[in-house]
Amino acid sequence: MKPAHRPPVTVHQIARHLGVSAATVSSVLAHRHVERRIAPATVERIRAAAQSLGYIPNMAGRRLRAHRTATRQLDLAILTSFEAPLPLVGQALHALQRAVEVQSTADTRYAVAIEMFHAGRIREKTGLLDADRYHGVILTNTLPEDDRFLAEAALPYPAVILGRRIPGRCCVLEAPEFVGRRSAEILIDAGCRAPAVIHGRLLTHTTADRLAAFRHTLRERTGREPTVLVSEGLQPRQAAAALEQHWARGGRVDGLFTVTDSLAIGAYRVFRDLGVRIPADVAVVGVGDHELAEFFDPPLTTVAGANEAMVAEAVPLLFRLLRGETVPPEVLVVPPVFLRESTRRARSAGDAAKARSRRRAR
Amino acid sequence: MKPAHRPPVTVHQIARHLGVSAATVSSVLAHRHVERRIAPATVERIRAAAQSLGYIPNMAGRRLRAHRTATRQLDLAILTSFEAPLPLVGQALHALQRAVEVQSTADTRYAVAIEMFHAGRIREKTGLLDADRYHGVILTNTLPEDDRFLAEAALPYPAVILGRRIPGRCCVLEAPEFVGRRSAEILIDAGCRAPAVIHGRLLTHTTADRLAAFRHTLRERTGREPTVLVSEGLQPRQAAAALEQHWARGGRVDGLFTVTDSLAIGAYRVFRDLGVRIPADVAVVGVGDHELAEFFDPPLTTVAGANEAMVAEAVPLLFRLLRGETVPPEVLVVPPVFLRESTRRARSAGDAAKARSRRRAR
DNA sequence: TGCGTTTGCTAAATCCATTTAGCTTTTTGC
DNA sequence: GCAAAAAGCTAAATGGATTTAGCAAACGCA
Repeated sequence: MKPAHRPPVTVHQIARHLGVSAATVSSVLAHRHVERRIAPATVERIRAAAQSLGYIPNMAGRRLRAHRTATRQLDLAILTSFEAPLPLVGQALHALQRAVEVQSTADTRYAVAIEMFHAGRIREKTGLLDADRYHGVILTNTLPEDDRFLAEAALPYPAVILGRRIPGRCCVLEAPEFVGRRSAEILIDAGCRAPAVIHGRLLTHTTADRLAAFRHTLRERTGREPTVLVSEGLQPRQAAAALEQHWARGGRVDGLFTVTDSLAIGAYRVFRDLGVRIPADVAVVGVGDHELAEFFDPPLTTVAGANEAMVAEAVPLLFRLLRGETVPPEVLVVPPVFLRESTRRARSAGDAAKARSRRRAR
Repeated sequence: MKPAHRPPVTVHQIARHLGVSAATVSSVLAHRHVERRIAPATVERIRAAAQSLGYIPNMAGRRLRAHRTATRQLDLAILTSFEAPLPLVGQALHALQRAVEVQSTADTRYAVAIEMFHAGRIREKTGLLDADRYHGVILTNTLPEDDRFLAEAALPYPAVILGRRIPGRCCVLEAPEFVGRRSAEILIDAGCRAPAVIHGRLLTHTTADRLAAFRHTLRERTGREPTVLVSEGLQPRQAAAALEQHWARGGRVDGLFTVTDSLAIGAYRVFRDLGVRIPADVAVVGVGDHELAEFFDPPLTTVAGANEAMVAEAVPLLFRLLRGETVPPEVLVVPPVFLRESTRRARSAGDAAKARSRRRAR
């Protein structure tokens, strides 16, 4: 029905088609026909024609004309992958919205859009290199392949990159090696002899760093290699499947580092079902400041992915870029560490119960 | 630094300021100065002037001119409140993005924006009634006050309303009374004698309906009134505070219905800390298809808020509206019910253990 | 010197919708 | 029956950026 591969219908075309003027058509389609005193019959004809010709207003044209109030609009965007966990995007979105709310004035308004691409295929995203879309973007959840593309492609707008390092761009990063190292240390301190790490099949810059640092620290301090479990994706059930499989093959672990928070959730369920007690039998360290980590049973120790902190850095950086200021090419964020019960040296169920009553007494 | 209350700077102004033509300025600012053979000195002067005058490109102008390829762009938006839980927004966003990806063709592209307002104060949102922003929106997480405003205000674009009923608008709703009724029934069936319900201080159309139906069903079937606990907000910790307070005052319950999923999470922790066993001592019914509900300990029974299903209905409706088709004024979605262990009639810890091993054996 | 080329820039058209001022024609009032 | 008012519409200007065609000056080469 909608004419494909045909140039868009404009008010002028409708006007010509009906033998009226574009002004009349515009008046009707902008719901101004009452004060412009357009005859009801004409209104009807125009509406019908617009519908049958498949008229779609061109917002650029409208905006251009309508903005007589000297308002400038800044279009911002968050670029992220479909495959990324939504909470992270939500966090970035929320932080950006709050900033935008503060920055908005009578003569400057903002719009925040979200653009999604498929992980690893950002190059296929159409319009990415168009200069006519955004004043600035926050870009995150890319895979190394995307990063390579972005390093070459010249994005025609200011951008702040979250969690990746892209030459020539303003990047906000987790302090390298920190998360993997601290996680390893926490498990070592908890007395783990046979630690494991679980990660999703797709490794980002960040998760690869965590994995490497974890291995490296473990090797350095204990001379051992961790068991490496690979989950198909980042969903809890996929992590659960990987862990169950390991157990079914007779594998055992007494410590687990999950490079992503959602993986820990799946692990919790498996351990519960297997009757493996946390932290008595296995200590668990998660990553990411999942809002529910402290509500897990037992509360999950997290070396928090620095998402919140990174976003807090990134948003002001974006505004500085918009103002044309120069910004540091790289900002490192040291993630906070939340030590909770899941790694507390509790060698028996009794200890766990004690910890519980201690908490209650607080 | 940035001139306030002054009309936006245009390429023409920069041109006049420097005594060159607008074409030259445009060439430089659009990074076309190489193929246009602009002298390096001129390029520098223009760049400096743009920076010092605080030039911000007008994307509407750019877009209007640049789109020679007969591409039409449809701008969509999700309108939601700052106070709404992010996962819900994320869900809607994801669904819309997926649809947009499918619908995109060579000559039609989409942009998805998010606009946030403060719950109850949508009327203060600037630009809401401008016709020059969006081709269509999905609107959700409004409070009754917002709904009243929206019923009168004529939004100048097609809109699909999620979870509220606004006269004259296409609304996608949870089947009325269903959630409250089923939740009450589940608790009654689980043998609860002293059920409670917990809700946030701010009641939306949906949560008010759930609360009312719950009360009504309970009264009808058992002749009793539920204990009503009010949480300051929807955060788990706020729910926990309300529940702890109730307990501290000597209040007791053996069944709990939380009108929102996040509230259940807080309740779980309180019960755990108090040594109150789920479901042996208290049955819990949550609402909302929180992705982690099945990973709780014990897995949480949910009369799932129909978010996912509602979004699945809403997105196609929005596209139909965009095409100018007529749509039903109201689509009712019956939420799915997930019966899990948190309401299983297990009168002792032994039963719970049995249930656990049953699940393991699966 | 003369012709062709390169360099560096400009004028004007264009994208689409909206609005303002104004022009006919019809209706109303007396 | 005539002036004034209303109805119904149009022409043209406008908004900001980009691109096309083309002009003028400087340069290269024979």
